Amino acid sequence: MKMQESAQDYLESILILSRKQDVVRATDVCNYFGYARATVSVFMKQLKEHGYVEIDDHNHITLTPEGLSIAEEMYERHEFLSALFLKLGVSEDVALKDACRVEHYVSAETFHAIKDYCVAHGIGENN
Amino acid sequence: MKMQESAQDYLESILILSRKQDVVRATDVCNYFGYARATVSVFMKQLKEHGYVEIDDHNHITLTPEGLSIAEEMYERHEFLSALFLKLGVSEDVALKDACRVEHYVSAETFHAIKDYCVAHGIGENN
DNA sequence: TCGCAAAGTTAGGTCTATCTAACTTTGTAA
DNA sequence: TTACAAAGTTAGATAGACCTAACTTTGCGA
Repeated sequence: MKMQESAQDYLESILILSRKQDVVRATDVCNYFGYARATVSVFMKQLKEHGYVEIDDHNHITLTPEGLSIAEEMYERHEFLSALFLKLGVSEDVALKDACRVEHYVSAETFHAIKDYCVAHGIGENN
Repeated sequence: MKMQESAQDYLESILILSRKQDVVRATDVCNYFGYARATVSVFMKQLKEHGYVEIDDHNHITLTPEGLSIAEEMYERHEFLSALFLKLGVSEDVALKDACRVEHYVSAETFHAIKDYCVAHGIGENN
């Protein structure tokens, strides 16, 4: 599995769900995205095979350290970019949607350059 | 055909090529992307069927007004974003690669918000 | 002007990520 | 404790975007 947009999205969704509830199951991920159960079932099996998640005998999904690291990276980008877009005057709907997509296509280098600029200019946190 | 990343890329490439040379043929697009002739041939037929390009009896490809408008939008984003990333200190390789991908995933609203900010703060043009 | 190389097309294949339908497993409420 | 609904799995289909192989068409140089 190449680590693509979709895998990153699944991992991020597991992180987000795990912060809202005790356990995360495939059906929660289905609801989160609106995907069919079969789609998530198959994808989870692949994520497990590649060492990004673990699934216990109650079908509770947890992120491995590797999966967690990717999920956290995506989540940080998501939070940061959506906050930035909002600051720039973008409407909430659009800011969230764009952040959700752009987060996968910015390299670490560019993301950090943007962040550094914002920190230096006090954008995205205090003012 | 949903107007997706790939179609936008093809249209943008035709615009870029048409500014560098007299005529644009499928083979030029092949070289531009490194795609197989068959791939481009099939895709051009679809672009033609959907009214984004015209192909004359010498196989010269031109953009229709609709195709041109998409191509110009993508091109503007590409130029603007890559210049912005460079200004922020991103290396040239990465800035170009990221601009190339991000340009497809930013809505018009967000793009213009970013541009407005940059104009207001003199980023990306003069300093 | 004709032969060959370049360009274009067609057919069929792959991979990713989705779907529906039909099935099995799990867990809980009566 | 069992029956039913929720959850999960499997199989097979679809769509987009790429590929190679094999074929046809075009156009240029000798």
